[in-house]
Amino acid sequence: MSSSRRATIRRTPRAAAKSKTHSRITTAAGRLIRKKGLAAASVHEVMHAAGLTVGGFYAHFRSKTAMEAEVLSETLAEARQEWLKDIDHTRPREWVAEVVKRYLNPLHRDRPQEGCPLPAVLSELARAGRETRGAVAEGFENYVKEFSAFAPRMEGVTPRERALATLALCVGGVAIARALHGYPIGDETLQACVKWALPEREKKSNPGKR
Amino acid sequence: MSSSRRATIRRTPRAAAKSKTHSRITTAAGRLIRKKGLAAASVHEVMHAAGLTVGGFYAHFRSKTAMEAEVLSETLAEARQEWLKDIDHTRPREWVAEVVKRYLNPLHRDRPQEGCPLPAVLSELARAGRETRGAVAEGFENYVKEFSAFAPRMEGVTPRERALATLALCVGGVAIARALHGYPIGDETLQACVKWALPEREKKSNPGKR
DNA sequence: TGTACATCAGTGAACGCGCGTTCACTGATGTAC
DNA sequence: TGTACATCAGTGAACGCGCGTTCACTGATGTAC
Repeated sequence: MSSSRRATIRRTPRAAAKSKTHSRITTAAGRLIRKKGLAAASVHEVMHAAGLTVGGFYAHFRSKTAMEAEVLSETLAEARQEWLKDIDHTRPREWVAEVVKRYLNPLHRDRPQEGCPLPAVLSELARAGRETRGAVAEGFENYVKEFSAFAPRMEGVTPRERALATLALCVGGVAIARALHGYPIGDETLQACVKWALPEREKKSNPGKR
Repeated sequence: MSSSRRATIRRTPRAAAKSKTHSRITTAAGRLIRKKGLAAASVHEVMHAAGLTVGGFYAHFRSKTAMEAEVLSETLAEARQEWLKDIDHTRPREWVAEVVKRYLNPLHRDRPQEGCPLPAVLSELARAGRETRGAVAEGFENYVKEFSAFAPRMEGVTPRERALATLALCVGGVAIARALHGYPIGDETLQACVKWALPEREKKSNPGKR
């Protein structure tokens, strides 16, 4: 009894090694899921990408679904950090312009495996289970909170409303741009979304032609 | 020779029956694809839903992929007609408000099988082939053309830009609302998107508080 | 410290299953004379 | 108009394949004394 208690408190080398393996799996899964979607990222392929064989998977996850939820939660948090880092908070108008341009970007479109997981799995989520959807709801809420904390104030729209709408626009824009990649209308969509996300553009730069 | 020519010119009862069967299949497939996505709508299930057995499928389509392209093209056109019908074109501001509210609607969110196919298959399209993506590019272009023809003019944004951004916002908003259905933030997103799609709201009704 | 036993992370073959596609067939419809 | 043959829409069993999951195993690490 006393020995088993000690074992659970003190982190053994073996447990540390397992935890390293665990994050090797979630990292590989994160990239595959964002590249191929939830359904197409198979357990076999994920484990192979992590340098392991398939049988070991269930020492780390209850099921494929449980892994998906964990990975989405993780990649949402990582992508949010990466997305919003190193932008000057003190100038809200420039902040939101930079944020929107980073997301609605050809580079983000072309590298799904390193970006936000939402455009990559969006339509699969509607059919996903409670666990997966819950993880996404939480991750999305965190996006919204951070965005609405720093976005510039506007008349007639609350910061939270602006955050929700801007995120929907960003996610939809990137997803459509990926679907229509190779057609000019895909690039057009990306650019039009940036413009539409930044109504402040008027009041400063262009004196309004036409 | 002369008889075979006659046969191809005159539409025989048999050919008419086959064509009826064909649209029974595409109708069933359209509903299943919008409900479950491209991958999950299996040939077996589609044929069963059309009251047929699986073997006959390949008398109607070269492959499952070919069927997907045809069905997406068809459902995009149908959904566009349904979406935009019976709205007064002569008052652009009210027209766009009605269009946006119809799309970003809880009813549309809750009945994917009868609505626009884009939110239902969006993230699968990025991984789809030339044929499927081409059908979607064309269908999306038709949405954009019709929208930009009737939308109210704005300073600093072309009608086409407005159409592209508004459609991305609508598609993204419905897809997120479906993903987060059951969480309050899903409904919030739907409402915030309507507001963001209608910047004219200011200039008429609310005199702007705060 | 040294030895004997217990644990458990990871292996890889095997399972049952549903997938897209093929194919020999059936029987109603169409054609030739 | 009536008969004999051809066509072909639709049937349903079968194919090879990859899926998620299970399980007996191996061998390095951890524990007890």
